[in-house]
Amino acid sequence: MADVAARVGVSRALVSLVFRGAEGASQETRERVFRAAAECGYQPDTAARMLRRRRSGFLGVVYTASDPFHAELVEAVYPAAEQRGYNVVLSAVTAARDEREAVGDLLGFRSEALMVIGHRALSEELAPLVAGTPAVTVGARLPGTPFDSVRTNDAQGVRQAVDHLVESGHRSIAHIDGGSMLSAAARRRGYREAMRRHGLQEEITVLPGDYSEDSGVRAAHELCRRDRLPTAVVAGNDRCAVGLLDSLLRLGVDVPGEVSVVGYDDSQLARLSHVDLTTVRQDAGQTAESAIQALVERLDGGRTEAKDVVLRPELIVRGTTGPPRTAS
Amino acid sequence: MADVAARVGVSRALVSLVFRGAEGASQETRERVFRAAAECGYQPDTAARMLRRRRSGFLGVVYTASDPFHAELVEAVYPAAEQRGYNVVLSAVTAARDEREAVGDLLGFRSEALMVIGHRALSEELAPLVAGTPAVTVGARLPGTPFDSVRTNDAQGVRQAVDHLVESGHRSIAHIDGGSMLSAAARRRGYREAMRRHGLQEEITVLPGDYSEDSGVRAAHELCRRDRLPTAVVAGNDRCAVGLLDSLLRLGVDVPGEVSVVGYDDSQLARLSHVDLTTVRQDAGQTAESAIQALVERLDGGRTEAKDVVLRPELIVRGTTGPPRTAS
DNA sequence: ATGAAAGCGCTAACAG
DNA sequence: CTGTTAGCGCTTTCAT
Repeated sequence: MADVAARVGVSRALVSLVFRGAEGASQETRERVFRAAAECGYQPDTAARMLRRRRSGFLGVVYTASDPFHAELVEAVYPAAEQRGYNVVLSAVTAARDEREAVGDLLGFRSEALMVIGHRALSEELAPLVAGTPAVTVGARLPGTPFDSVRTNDAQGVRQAVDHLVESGHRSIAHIDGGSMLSAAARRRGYREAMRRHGLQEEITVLPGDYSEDSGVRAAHELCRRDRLPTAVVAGNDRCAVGLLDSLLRLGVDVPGEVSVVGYDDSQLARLSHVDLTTVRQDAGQTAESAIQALVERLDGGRTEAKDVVLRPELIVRGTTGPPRTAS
Repeated sequence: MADVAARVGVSRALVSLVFRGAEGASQETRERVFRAAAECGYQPDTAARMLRRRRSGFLGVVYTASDPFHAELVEAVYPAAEQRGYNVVLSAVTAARDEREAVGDLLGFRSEALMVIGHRALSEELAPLVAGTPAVTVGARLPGTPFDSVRTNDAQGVRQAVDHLVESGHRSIAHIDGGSMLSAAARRRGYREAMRRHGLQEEITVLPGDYSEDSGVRAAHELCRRDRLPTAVVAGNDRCAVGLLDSLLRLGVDVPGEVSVVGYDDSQLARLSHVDLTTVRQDAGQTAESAIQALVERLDGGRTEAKDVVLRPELIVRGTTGPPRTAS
């Protein structure tokens, strides 16, 4: 920086001023400064800047590298933060790097607030570490902590799926659940409630699953062994639905002619043209937006009470659902 | 930090010393310092530390958030860097954030070297920006730049696939290419060369594609319209292979009985239990390791000439390949 | 519109 | 083993 200042023949303070776009420099000086900076490859030092400013302007984001939905959130988080005058610092949780390390890094960077995506998010063990830093968990709420949370109403999502099927004329609707997986309970509950609300409690059928393709495959075989197939199946997630679809196809069951199938997540999988799966989407853009919003409200708006944002999922109707062959 | 020092009743220098694990503090002091730090939630300020040390210890990684293979690399990059005494800083390229911004951030953090994953990696336009910082591009080489590169030999990968099929007794082997997509040319070339080497130039059949499932679907229909099906197909990538598989299934063609199918990438898709696709893997772990290694060689080893690492892909044989029904 | 000087939180070199 | 001191690159008053 001293270098740039010398080149232009001004003080370092002026160069600083130009670089952060503050007032107090003539148009001409500005240009000369930028030109000189380009020439000697100068770029402001973020560390020095934040040290002096006593603010980092960073929003730390903890996410799981291998999770595609987390990637979608990361994608959406940048514009949301920039729009509010903050910068994003990423910290990945990997097989070899736990949440504690990821959060530690972010805190070392003096992130002003933390957005933690993922289900073991900010376990109690971590809470004291974060003390004093606003944080929001995405995907789950952590009762007993002072953190904000943003999540999607899974029960409602499944309800929408069931409603859609019932409206198409289905009555015999089964559910493959996610066992003890995160949010599987909520989805199962949504299914049960929706069936009851339509007076179909007699038709409730929950098959065991675990969100894997294999569980979809197993469910397909289980269903085919029975006297009669249900006319529709709501799978616990897309992966399970895809396994189910593939097996039905191999077993000669027409979809959606004989059986309609609904997934959950609207993952890449569901969008594949040959899969074309009807599914339930949690809006990554909206989720990221709400999470960043919550942090900024604490940072700039002075909010102190915890906040729990519950988002509405959206049913995406594609090609795997239709009226039952023998509409009642 | 002053706070911690006061609590323990020592100087700030001593606290610093304890925190970076340097010699010169008694075991007892160490413990007291750590305890006091935990009590008042102290954690060293990374920015201040690197400012003073005049080294950041950061290796900057630019990757595309939405690309699953990039995610695998990110996953592998952490241990590779830590093992060599460096820390990783991530910077994502997204729909709303280009490579220039991503690299700029990393440079602002004073990353000591850059690893850029992705195909438009470090375009000439970016090169001057990076001047002076060691950099490695992953997935492609940029001739005319001083950067190192790490990539996989795609032609060799396809060659392995063809060899495997020929060894199983196939002679009529078609290829669905990736059109103008990255590395499609190399894969196509590998196919042609391998066929020729086996004296099968008469059997060379290249169907147009573009790495999408749709192109696999189209290829399936195209093949079925012909007089006779090939006994094997090497798809340009896994997505294309999956589209192909699904269509063949719907058209009543048995895989691998009538037609064997090979993909490319060993993506999640290929590993799905019901897909179980024979494919070619580029080893993310090895790639990340080589890239980090290249950077550290420049940083600590004083290497200055550019280096181009070409990795060997690996054929993963799964369930979609087998001997042709009428082995010759 | 521009410059001088102080200091952010930390570490390194040296003195005790 | 422990304390003192200076200063990293930047921003921010406060003068000019």
